[in-house]
Amino acid sequence: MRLSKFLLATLREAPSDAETQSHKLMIRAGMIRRIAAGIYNFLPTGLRVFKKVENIIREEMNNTGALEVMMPFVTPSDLWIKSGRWDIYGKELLRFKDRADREFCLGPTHEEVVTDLVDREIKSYKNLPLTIYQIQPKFRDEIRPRFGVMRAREFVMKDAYSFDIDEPSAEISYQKMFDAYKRIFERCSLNFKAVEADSGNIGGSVSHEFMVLTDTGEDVIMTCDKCDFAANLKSTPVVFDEQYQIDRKDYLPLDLVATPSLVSVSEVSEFLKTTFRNVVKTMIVSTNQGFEAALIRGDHELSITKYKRFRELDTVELATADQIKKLNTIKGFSGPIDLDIKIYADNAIRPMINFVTGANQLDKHCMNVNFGRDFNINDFGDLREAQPGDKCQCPEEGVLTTTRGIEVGHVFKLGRKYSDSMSAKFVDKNGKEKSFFMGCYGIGVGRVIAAAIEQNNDDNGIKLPLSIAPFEVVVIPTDLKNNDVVKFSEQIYHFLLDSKFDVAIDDRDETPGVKFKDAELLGIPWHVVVGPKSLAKDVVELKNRLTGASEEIKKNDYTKIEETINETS
RNA sequence: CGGGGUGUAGCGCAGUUGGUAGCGCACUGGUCUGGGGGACCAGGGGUCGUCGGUUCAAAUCCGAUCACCCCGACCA
Repeated sequence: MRLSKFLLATLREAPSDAETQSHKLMIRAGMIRRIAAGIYNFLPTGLRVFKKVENIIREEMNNTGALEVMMPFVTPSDLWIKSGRWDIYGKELLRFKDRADREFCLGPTHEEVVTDLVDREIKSYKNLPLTIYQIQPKFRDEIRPRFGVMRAREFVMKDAYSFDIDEPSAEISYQKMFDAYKRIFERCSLNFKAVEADSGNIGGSVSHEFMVLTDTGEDVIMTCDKCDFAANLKSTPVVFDEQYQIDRKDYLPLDLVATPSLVSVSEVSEFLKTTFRNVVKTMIVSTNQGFEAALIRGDHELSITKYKRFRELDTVELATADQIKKLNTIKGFSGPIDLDIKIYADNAIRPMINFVTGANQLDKHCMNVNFGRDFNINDFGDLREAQPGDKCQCPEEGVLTTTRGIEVGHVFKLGRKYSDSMSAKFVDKNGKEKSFFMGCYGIGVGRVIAAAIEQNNDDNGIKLPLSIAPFEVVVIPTDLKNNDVVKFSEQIYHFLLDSKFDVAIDDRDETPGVKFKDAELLGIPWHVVVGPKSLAKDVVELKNRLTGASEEIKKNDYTKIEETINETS
């Protein structure tokens, strides 16, 4: 590629609203441009990187025997009604009607479509197992898109779906995908970790997230210092020590106290001269089965994810101030006493005695509250988020610590959730109808790019590995008025082209400084610099963007350039 | 959706008693320059987010509206 004919679109300054390094650099390098919130154009430079990542994914998917298809971006409501997700998916699903008033949505994921597809085409166990995938846009109307293509509303995802006769067979399909994911992210030179995760809206039991480890990641990962346990904070189990004793005779009389305008646990505990740990928060949640209350110790946080799973609910969110008011209590002063809804408590509440709660009255709290005496708890469970310092569940009793990560891939063992609800069946060996055992597997293509850049950059810009860089090597003539420089640059350029490198020549009429800056900003791993000074010494310069190393090579020794790149990359 | 903030040239920004809109980078033409975003000369580009109001006069004051960004619940 001749850069004089290319749309480089590099910027010296990033837009002020870009936050993360990857977002700023992708804009500065001319890879992406925003067109609406969470919706982006990919410019030529960005698309080059995109295609490379896409091809790596495609190759590894094909290697597992998965078959590529293309399913529609626009999907009809009836499939979603059939699976039951039309009602539970919420506002994230962008819905609209066609001219005949039929309802559609933009596909946020394709379990429904693919299940329908396979149900129509596959009738016999003889055609199983089968894994189908596509690389295609998705739309999720995110509440808050941010960080450029990291969390976009429209984004391209590789989504694969496996169909097996039973769980043991599905386990093999799952493992194949798991291994393919590792190879994909290794080929993109990402520093990543596979962690146990919650399966969220998609459903299913077992799931792993592939997290790229960076300080700016949106997800928090818990890891153990003694074993190889690693999980998303949201689904890290909290170990509850059953060894506790309460002398129920030590109950103190219930006491109603004034706590004017004191809402937070820290304010209340300080005012009442007690500790965070002696306060119980009453979190009112709105669920698909009505309102419920979750009791959490003052120094802990409620995990909505765990709550949803514990109660086996479809939707759980914190109630609004208005909703709370209708339950005859007040936001900030809610408490379990005389609260007319179901109450569930975190395990940490079990050993508590004479604690502090809200009084369901403005500016009032209750002291010396005790369950059993003052109110009843429907059930106890693991409802709180894990914290750094918590014990791991491993026998070695390791301690959990946090790191941050970006979720680039997610593999789910779905089971028969969709095949049952959509009655997608095949005929087994015994001539009996059975539902498919399914798995689903996603990779965010744009997010892989952003994560790679987030993990590989410096003051001069992006540093990409050869496998996903926009160009593998750029030839930089420093002086277009010097015939020798131009001649040698062209010769090297054509040699590298013939050697099947993805090579660019910066033949723009720009000063050397501009060319160096752009080559570095774009993250091109190899720069061949051809200038009068080096030619006078019969050499050209070969620079490596990743290591910063620079090497002089005899000007006619083209194969040495080829060898160095091939050996070092 | 709740809370906070911003809209002035492609990007980054200035523009406080209301008086016909400016700087740097980028862009166009030219001369020089040619190993780290070079210099000089000459240019082009704005309904000051939008609509309405106050005023002789509004980027500036008032109201509404839209868009975008940041902090909390989602997920590839």
